[in-house]
Amino acid sequence: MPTTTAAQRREQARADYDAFLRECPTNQLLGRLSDKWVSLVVAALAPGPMRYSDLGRKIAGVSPKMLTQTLRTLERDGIISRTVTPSVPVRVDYALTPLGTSLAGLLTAVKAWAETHFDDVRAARETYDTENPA
Amino acid sequence: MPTTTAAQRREQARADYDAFLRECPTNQLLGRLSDKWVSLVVAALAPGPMRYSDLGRKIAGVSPKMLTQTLRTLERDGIISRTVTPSVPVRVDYALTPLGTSLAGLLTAVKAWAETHFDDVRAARETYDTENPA
DNA sequence: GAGAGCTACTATCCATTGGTAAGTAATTAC
DNA sequence: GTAATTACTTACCAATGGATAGTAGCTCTC
Repeated sequence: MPTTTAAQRREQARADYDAFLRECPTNQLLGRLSDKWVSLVVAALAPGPMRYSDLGRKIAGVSPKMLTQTLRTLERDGIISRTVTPSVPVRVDYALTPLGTSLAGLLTAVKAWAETHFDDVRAARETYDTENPA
Repeated sequence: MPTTTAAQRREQARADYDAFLRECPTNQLLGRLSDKWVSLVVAALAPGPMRYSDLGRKIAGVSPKMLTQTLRTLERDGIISRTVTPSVPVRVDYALTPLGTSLAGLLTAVKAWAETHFDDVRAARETYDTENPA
């Protein structure tokens, strides 16, 4: 066994994991899905199609910029569809694709977890803050 | 019915939804869970406990700053536990709590979705980019 | 026909966040 | 005394995200 310095070993480990990262698209896609607005938009569309301004009103706190940005990337990823009706004024409907529907099931499960376990989390926070005063 | 300007109505709608946001803790917690590093850390800990540096090596691309930050908030939220062994050098183990384990099941499901559907997403992206040239 | 209003966005500016890289503490090994 | 270990901080800077205002195209009202 040849002697390797710690620096060499660290560099080797880094190279291995960088390669792993490049070859494994899961992390990238998971990072994409792990977005605040993505989960909210998908959850909002789960019951049925919605218009742009309805989404903006339903998802409290989203800016038009982020709403448009999120909708565009979700459309590009084939998770939602965008339908323009050239009436006056223009009407744009967004809906989940079959792919998006399969994802929505999981994300609403996470949402449901957040709902049922929020009290546990809040209790944990209070305990933590009591034990670790600022 | 008194006349209301559009500005007034917009302000009213904003106030309503801000109130809704404040009363509904789900959105806040969901936003917390919808974090790139949160899902990666929970997924990494799902098989079993891990040390700080092991997590840093397993999760490619995470900086010590973000790793510490993510671990702290997850500990505060009662999702992971932190155990310090005062050896030399110090050894710190992180593990999922029962609460964290219940969440891990959902997040690994999302991870599995990303794995199985990545080809669909990539195909959708190619189609989109062909139809919408820069 | 002038102004307000509707929808679905862009554009701009600025505060916050996140990444990079270097430093720290306490101790052992050489 | 120098290097190495682990588990972090800290400082700096680029990039992201949020608030706000503006735009286009048409209609409706007065």
